[in-house]
Amino acid sequence: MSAISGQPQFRYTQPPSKVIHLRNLPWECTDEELLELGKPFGTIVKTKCNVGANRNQAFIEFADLNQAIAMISYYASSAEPAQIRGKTVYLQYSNRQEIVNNKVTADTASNVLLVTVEGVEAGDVSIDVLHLALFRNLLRWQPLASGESACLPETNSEFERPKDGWKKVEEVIQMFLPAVFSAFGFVHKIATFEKTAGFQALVQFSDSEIASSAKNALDGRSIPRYLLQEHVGPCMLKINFSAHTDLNVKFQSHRSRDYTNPYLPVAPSAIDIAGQDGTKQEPESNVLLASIENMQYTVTIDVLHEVFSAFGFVQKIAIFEKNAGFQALIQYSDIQTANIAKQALEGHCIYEGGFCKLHLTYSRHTDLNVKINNDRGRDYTGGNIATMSNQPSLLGPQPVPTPGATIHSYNSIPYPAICNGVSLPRVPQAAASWDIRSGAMAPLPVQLHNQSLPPQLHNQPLPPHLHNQIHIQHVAPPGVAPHMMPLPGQRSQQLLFPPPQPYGR
DNA sequence: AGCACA
Repeated sequence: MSAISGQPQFRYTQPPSKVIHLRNLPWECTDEELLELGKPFGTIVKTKCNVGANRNQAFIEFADLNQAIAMISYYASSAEPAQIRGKTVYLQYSNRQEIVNNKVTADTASNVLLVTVEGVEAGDVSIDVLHLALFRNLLRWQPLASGESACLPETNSEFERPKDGWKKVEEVIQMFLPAVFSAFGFVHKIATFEKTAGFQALVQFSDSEIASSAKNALDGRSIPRYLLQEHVGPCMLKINFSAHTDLNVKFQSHRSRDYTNPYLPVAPSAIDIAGQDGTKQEPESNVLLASIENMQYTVTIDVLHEVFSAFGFVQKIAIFEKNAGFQALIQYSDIQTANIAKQALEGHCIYEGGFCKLHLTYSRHTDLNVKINNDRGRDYTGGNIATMSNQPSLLGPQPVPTPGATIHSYNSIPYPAICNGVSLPRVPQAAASWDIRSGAMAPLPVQLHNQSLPPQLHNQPLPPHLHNQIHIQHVAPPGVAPHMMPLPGQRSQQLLFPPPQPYGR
């Protein structure tokens, strides 16, 4: 294309410009730091930081060309290189004559988010650890400590990742992102790619409101330290709005997904993501058989529904007694979703304190026959079964809206009367109440305030945490169990699940 | 470490 010009992409010299291009900047470099660096040489009319996919480039525009020349000349002959936060910054004249303010990088809401998963080193984080970390603790993020964001990494440029390592982590992220983001609404498409700064992904929602909710809730969050090995650095999500409105996904693969198009060809690399330990003996199924150990407390269909909905739309649930033991069948639309749920939940307790420990195997069933909705069986497809089965969610656990049916998977009150009686707003409010920055909780929906507990609930030996849970249950967005979503200072209340066990200890 | 989102 530009071959005619014969110019190399980067020339050794640039003709002077009022605009200086800076690279190798520290992560999240600020305009103030750019100003600080440039102002000894003249009047700065504009700066632009966090430029480029890695956000480690910037521009400084001087009022006068001579000022830019002064800066370049100074550092060309200086013994001390230009530095920001101790990091050497490389300067040259920009190939542009002015900084244009394309509002794109600002905060123009878009339905597509650019997500950077920062600090993931494949060599440090085994696929298993990362996989478990992400799924068992899907949304158990820790908030940014104040001042933490400013000088995060140094890690940007430091490491080279082995190619196969990349791929493995990539798979995890690929599985992880839809699960996280589908908590906020239907994820239409995802495309991932790798950059020196880490993994990046474009996540497409139906509209910018949903995208904004997801951005507000997840931007700046880190994967908790205790899930990572000692030496692994911070692993953080940075989220910006993309200028894209519609991603062009040509096939389902380990790096791209289109959840809106079930007929898209599937790349072989995307199919076998399960059974990575090679120990699977039982044939996989979209239906999971759950048995519960140490069942001190009643486990209702609603509790199961809520727990299993975190990983995708639950079509049907049936519970029964077998050999004096409690068992349940949980049906997803596809094997992959069942897979994810199985790996994430196996061995976990529904209630803190080791109560109601889940054991999961694949059922031989593929479609449960639920004739009537009662406390033994539930069909959540709302007579929409044909539509559902035509849209396999692939890897993306997707909450599927079911018009007419009142399904609130984020309502954790383990009693059907409440689930049926309350109509909570769907995405925006739930997500807004999860804003870690403000630390503020959205008010309870009015209906919930007025809802009294059913008498049965008081008669049951509820674990104390479950009582707490009742008060904070509204913070959960649909599709994600509230135990996975701590609010600041509320760690002790994120229940239903035990605190995650540290790895390797 | 290389010009504004792959």
